[in-house]
Amino acid sequence: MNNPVVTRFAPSPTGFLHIGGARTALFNWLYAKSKNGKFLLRVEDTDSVRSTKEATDAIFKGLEWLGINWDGDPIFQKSNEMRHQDIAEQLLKKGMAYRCYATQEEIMKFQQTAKQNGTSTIYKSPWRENTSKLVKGLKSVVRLRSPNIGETVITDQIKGRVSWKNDTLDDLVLLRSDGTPTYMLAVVVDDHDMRVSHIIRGDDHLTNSARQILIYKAMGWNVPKFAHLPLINGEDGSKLSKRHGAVSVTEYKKMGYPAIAIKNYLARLGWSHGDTEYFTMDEAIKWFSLEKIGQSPARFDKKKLDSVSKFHLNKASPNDLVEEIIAFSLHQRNLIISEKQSSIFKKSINMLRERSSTFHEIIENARFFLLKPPIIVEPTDRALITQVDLKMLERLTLELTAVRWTDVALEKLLSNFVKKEQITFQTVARPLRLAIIGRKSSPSIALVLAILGRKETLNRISDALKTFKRN
RNA sequence: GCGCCCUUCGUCUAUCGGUUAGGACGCCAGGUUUUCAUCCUGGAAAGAGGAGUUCGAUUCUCCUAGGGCGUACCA
Repeated sequence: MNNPVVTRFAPSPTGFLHIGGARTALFNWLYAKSKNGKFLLRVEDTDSVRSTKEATDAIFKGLEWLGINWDGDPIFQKSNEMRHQDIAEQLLKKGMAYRCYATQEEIMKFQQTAKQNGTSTIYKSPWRENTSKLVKGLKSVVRLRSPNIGETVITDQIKGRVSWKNDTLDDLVLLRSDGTPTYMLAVVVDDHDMRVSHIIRGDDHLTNSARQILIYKAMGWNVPKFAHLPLINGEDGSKLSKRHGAVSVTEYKKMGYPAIAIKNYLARLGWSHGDTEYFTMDEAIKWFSLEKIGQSPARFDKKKLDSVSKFHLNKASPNDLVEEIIAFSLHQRNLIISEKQSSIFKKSINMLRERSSTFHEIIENARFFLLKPPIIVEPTDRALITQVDLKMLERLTLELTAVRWTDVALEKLLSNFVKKEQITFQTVARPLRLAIIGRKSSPSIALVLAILGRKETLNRISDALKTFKRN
């Protein structure tokens, strides 16, 4: 029988949830779900100087928003410190580790000369073979006595076989001179204690994995399976950073992307299921496998994200979508949408969403009924309403007063009006748009009128007539 | 410097030795149209370079080039 699958996401709480971190979390989650396993969360807070509560909260919130839910309570690495130290002691006793009294200056000097000579910069501590008893009064670190013959092999679930000659791997520090455990030790011990079966993390950890395997071996522990994800780069191919635009999940949330769009897009960056571009998380779980993850780094392409987002916006159930938008505008935009507006929203959601990639854009497109009069026309557009137009709008008003107020009837009224006036549709549509929504573009004008209602429409037109006549 | 990883259209990717190298985003052209969009149709666009293995390489191997990661008492 196979061991149960346990994966984990192990962020260090030194900032927001990075988009790359989110993808790592997503793949861990997807894999665990697809194997009916567990997905755990561990906060790597061993660096007490850089770790903050705010960052921890931000990461939790980010994952929650994405719907990447973890099993059990999050584990804080710091609270396992004693356990880590205990393991280091055991290693020391077994002779698999040793105390090194070299100073940082000595090590730096060694590395400098090694670089000059073009040889390996891996520090060979003289204390490795020094069997003399403890040197009292001198600070020491505990280093792993790693093998210097043979090789270390990872059968990576994504990359295949990767190997290192052991003499290219260093005697890594397990315990700092102040006695605190390093990341290298802590991850291994925690992953072992948490019974993590698959370590899925970024490619940047590939060498670390080899070094960490040495610790597993020294302890005689089972080595988990590894899968190293190719990294996400910016649009220019360089490392993804703030200068490429938004890199935190929270920023994407604020911009109004639905969580499913982010997940769909991120999953598609590196992973594929044939030609399928759009999918739900249930489908992704069903189809997911590590073998289908590619080897090469991907670039983050916001245009593609937009199209994925547009797809999901247009697929969502209208009522759910409206609910989400109302929540979004309240929390992210501090804009309260009234009962009345929300019922208009429900009626117009289809025409709004087909031209939008984000909640934010939907709201922008809905501004014609979200805005309170008076309607402001951009100064640069004011010249587009002429005195001739105003006369025409007055004649139109008369007809609008009498018509049955449905989109079909309004459509018909407008086309008859155009014929009667012997003008193009645009001649009437443009000033009418400007008058009632203050902009040159909008969804279909008859629909807009229908949704706005007769009273509101006539009020807005009459306001516009007053304003523009004065000028 | 040393170690390791990566390399198919502009971008994300499919292909598990034999294909006119497929799809999506974007782009271009045309159509629908009521503005902005949407939508529909069509188009341009790729195996980094060089050896080898093979009847046959995008696919397997090696070399080169380019890019990335690591090389901390950070994680």
